[in-house]
Amino acid sequence: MRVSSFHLSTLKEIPSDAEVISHQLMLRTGMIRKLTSGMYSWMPLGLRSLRKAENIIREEMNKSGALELLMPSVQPAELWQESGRWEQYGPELLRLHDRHQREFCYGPTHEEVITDIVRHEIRSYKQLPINFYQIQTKFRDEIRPRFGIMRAREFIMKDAYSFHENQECLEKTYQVMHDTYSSIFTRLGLEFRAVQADSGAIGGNSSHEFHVLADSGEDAIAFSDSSDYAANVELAPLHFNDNKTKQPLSEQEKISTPTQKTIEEVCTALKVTPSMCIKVLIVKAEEDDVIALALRGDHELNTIKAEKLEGIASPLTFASDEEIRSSLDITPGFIGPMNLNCRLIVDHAAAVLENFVCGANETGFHLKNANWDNSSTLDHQDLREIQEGDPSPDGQGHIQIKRGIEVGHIFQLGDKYSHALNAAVLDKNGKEKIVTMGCYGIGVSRVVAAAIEQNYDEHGIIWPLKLAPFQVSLLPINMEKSEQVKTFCEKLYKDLIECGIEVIFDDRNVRPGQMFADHELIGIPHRIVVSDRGLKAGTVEYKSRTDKQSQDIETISIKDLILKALLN
RNA sequence: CGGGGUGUAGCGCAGCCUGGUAGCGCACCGCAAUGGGGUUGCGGGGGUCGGAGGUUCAAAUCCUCUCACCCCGACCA
Repeated sequence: MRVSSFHLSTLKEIPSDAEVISHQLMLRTGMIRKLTSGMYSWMPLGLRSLRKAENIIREEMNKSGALELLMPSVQPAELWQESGRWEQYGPELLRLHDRHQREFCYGPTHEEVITDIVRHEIRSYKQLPINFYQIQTKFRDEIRPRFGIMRAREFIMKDAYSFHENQECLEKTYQVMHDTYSSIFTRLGLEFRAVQADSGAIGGNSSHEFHVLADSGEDAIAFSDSSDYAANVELAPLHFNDNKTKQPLSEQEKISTPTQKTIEEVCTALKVTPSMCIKVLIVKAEEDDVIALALRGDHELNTIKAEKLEGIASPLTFASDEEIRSSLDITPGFIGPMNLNCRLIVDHAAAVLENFVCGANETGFHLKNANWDNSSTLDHQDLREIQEGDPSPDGQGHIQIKRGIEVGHIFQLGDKYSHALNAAVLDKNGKEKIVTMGCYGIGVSRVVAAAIEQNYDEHGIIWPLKLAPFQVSLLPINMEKSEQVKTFCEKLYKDLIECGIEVIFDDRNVRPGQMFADHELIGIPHRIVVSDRGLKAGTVEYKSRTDKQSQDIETISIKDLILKALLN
């Protein structure tokens, strides 16, 4: 490709509404352009990378035995009513009408449609297992689209759905998809981890998310430092551990703390650490009531864990100051776990604390050296979020926390959809049997953004080789003036193309500095610079841009150049 | 949805408080010089100032309504 005819359109300045690095770089390189909130056009440069991601995913899916098909993006409401999701899905589902006022939605996912296909197509257990997939545009009307392509409303997804006679068969395919996803992200050149994920209300035995590791990731992942345990912090459990300090219990004191309301203020005033304090959070109960949650001062409540506990309103809602006053007759800031006039749930770690500091349930006072009256009768649960340094839930090693971008999610669905839509086959005995399903998604457009989040420097993108829009930049110095440079470049350009190398030839009449800056910004992994100076010596210049360390410029002979290009 | 913010040329912004008929940088077009890290000089083109209504002799600027976009949203006990 010649730059003169490629519409290379780079920006020197960062568009003001781009917060994250991938969004900034995708706009500055001209990979994408925004149409409206959460919706982007893929420009020719960006589309090249997007297609590369798609093709690798497609190849690996095909290798796994999955079959590609393509379903409509617009779906009739009837199917969604049948599965019950027309009511459940909420405003994230974009609903539309046709000219006859018939209801439709723009597909955010395709369980209903694929299950409808399968219930018509698949009649016998002999046709199972089968795994269908597609690569297609989805629309989810996110409350707050942000971060450009990372959390867009319209995006490209690879979604696969497998069908099985039984759970055992599902588990086999699930493992195949787990392996396939690992191959895909490895081939894409991304640093990733498969982590245990919330299997949620849908049920099923297992669910894994695939995360690309990047500091800007929206999810936090807990890793063990000495086993392969990895889980989203949202669900990493903490087990009860009765490791009391066995210190002698001290005499409880009531201390005046007229202005100290926060843990930080109380700690400063009483000269204690947050880990010696207990804080009490008041949340709404399912009934018209409140529930108190007690945690150590240095621990954070995990809302997902709390929501799952019986009696607590879902979604988790904190009581307002007024509600706390009216139901408990206590001023927020001085709440403690002792003698509370409501149900109390204590986190495991708080339940084993001794001689702790907490609110006195009396305005202006805290207790020091407080102790549970009878710790064995406490209702203690796993309430808190796992932290760096905590013991790993699998019992091996300690937890480290890294940030990740969720690019894939695999799921054992069970029979939720096949049951609702009555997708059944005849088994060996001629008996009708509801099929069991798995589903497997990859955010294709998000993969491209995540690759940038993981691979960039101050000059721009550093593409993994397999995602780069072009492999080689061919940059002539002063080609307008030098017939020799021009002739050489034109020939080299043709030769590289003949070798099957994707080369972008900067034939614009611009100064070298601008060429270097542009090609670094768009992240081309190999750069060849051709000048009179070098040609005189029979050499050209080569520089790679394949990792974050700055690479030395090499002077290489023209023969070696072609070899070098071919090797990559 | 609640809170905050911003809409002025393709992009980044100034002008608004104190009304007087729109400006800067990048990008774009032309000419020239330059020719190994977004070079320089000269000359250009492009904006009904998000929209509607109002106040006024006069509105980007003041008032009302509206639309769009962006940011934040238990972390306190």
